[in-house]
Amino acid sequence: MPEPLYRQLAERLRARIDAGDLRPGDQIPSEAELGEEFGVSRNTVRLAVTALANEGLIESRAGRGTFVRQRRTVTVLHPLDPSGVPPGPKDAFKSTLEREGVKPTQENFRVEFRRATAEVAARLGIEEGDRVVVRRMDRLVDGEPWSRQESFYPVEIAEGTELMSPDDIPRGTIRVLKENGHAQVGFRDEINCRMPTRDESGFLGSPPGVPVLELFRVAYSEERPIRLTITVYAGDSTQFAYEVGDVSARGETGRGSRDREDG
Amino acid sequence: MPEPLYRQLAERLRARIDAGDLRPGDQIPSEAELGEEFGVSRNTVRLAVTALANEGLIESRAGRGTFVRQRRTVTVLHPLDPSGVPPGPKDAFKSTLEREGVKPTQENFRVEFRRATAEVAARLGIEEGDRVVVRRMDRLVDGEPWSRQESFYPVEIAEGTELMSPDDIPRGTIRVLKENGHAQVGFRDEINCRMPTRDESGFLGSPPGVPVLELFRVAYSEERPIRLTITVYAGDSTQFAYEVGDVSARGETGRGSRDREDG
DNA sequence: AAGTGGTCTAGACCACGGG
DNA sequence: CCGTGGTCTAGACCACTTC
Repeated sequence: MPEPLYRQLAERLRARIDAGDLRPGDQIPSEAELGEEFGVSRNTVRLAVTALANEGLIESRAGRGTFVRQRRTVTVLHPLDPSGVPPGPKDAFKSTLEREGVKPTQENFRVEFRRATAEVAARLGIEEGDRVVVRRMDRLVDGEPWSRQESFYPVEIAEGTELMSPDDIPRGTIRVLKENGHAQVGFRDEINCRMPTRDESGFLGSPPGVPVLELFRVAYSEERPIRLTITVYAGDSTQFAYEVGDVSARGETGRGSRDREDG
Repeated sequence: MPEPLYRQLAERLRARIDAGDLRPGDQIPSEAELGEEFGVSRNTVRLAVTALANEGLIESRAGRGTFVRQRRTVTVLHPLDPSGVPPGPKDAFKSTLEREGVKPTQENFRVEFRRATAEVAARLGIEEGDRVVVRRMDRLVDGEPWSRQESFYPVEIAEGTELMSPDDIPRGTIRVLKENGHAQVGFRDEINCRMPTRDESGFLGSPPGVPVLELFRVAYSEERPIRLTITVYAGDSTQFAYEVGDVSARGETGRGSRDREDG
């Protein structure tokens, strides 16, 4: 048997988008129109549209229509400095992203107490159920939701410090830890990829079919784990990078030259 | 309005799985049975089942039934040695995974010439359309498909070397490069996350809703980029890790103690 | 032969968004 | 108000797997 109708339709739509016939931000024909144009039922059209939405290629907005998604990829180059202290006066988030030429902002700071889940406890070297301090915030680039971060601290480390204030700490939390006798000497990153929860999908503004990149970073002092940071990024607009050793042969920055055409 | 029916159904099914009522490998009730049990049409059941399949929680096999997926996560700890030469006599893939306690195998080795795409050319510092040598293979852990790798070499580097042979090179390709005067002194990793193509989804044996983790690694000698390796991993059974600086406070290996219960 | 999921139709009603 | 996508029904035929 040949390809099913809904996949043929999906491929035709994909071709129109790839060819630039439909451009990012454009509205695609309504489901009724597509059904008529291809001589299939609306349900079949929906199978095709859903498939493309699940790849993050298009996005439906109830009551309005279906549009070609525009995605810009931001590369996060994770510096390999074991101390984690950023070079300038700003925190790592701002210094990393400003180098990428985008405008980073943070909002919705919150600080709360929680019980450590097994996942958190294992990484912080504490017992499941122990109390932990959680700092969380949302991060935007150029005004659009981009990632959501939660940092877990053992109570003894965070209590009584600036870390308890539900506000931005412009110089960065790593400096605060250091000032309080918990200098970071190393860290371990774990990177996962999964489908978003409904919460995440809502916040990130990505259609439910777009995966998320999840970064677990455990920071260590010489004595103990001092922090676990879990950050969830929109998968289709984020890329991580690590540079090891001598990469001077890489030449120009490269990645920045994607399609900046402004002045 | 309350939650739509298909989402209620999806949540009930998810609850059964989370509770251990339905265990990995188990077959879930057929679509007809679920429709009768919940008093909804088969199409509505399919919406629920599709949603869970898109999260990688269950998997449908035509003609047979729908089953709870079993997933095991393999952690790839990327060593930060700039030379890339693995410690033992084996290549990096085998030495990394054997440390994880699983059995790595490789198959379907192929070597071919191709024209560099823009993506490849930019990373190798060559011109789009230049000829490149591509070595590719499939990788399995414990006999199950796990990742597919393609390595791109500028022709001048690969031609006339052992790299042209479509076979495993047990001591690792990095050693071969070094023997031919292209010692690696650094590398850059770029990590993406996206939905699989149909090919990939087929090979990896993951339902089409499970994302893939994609690793671009560019290796550099002192003079130039010598290789680009693109590896695509099943997203729901792979995790990357990087350890920087002193992480001795991490204590025991941790990650290995998941649920090994053999003796 | 019987049961499964895969595909497809032709309807229906709804909430939402914009003129 | 009307067009949009979101949800839902009640059928149908098919290919494939298992017995």
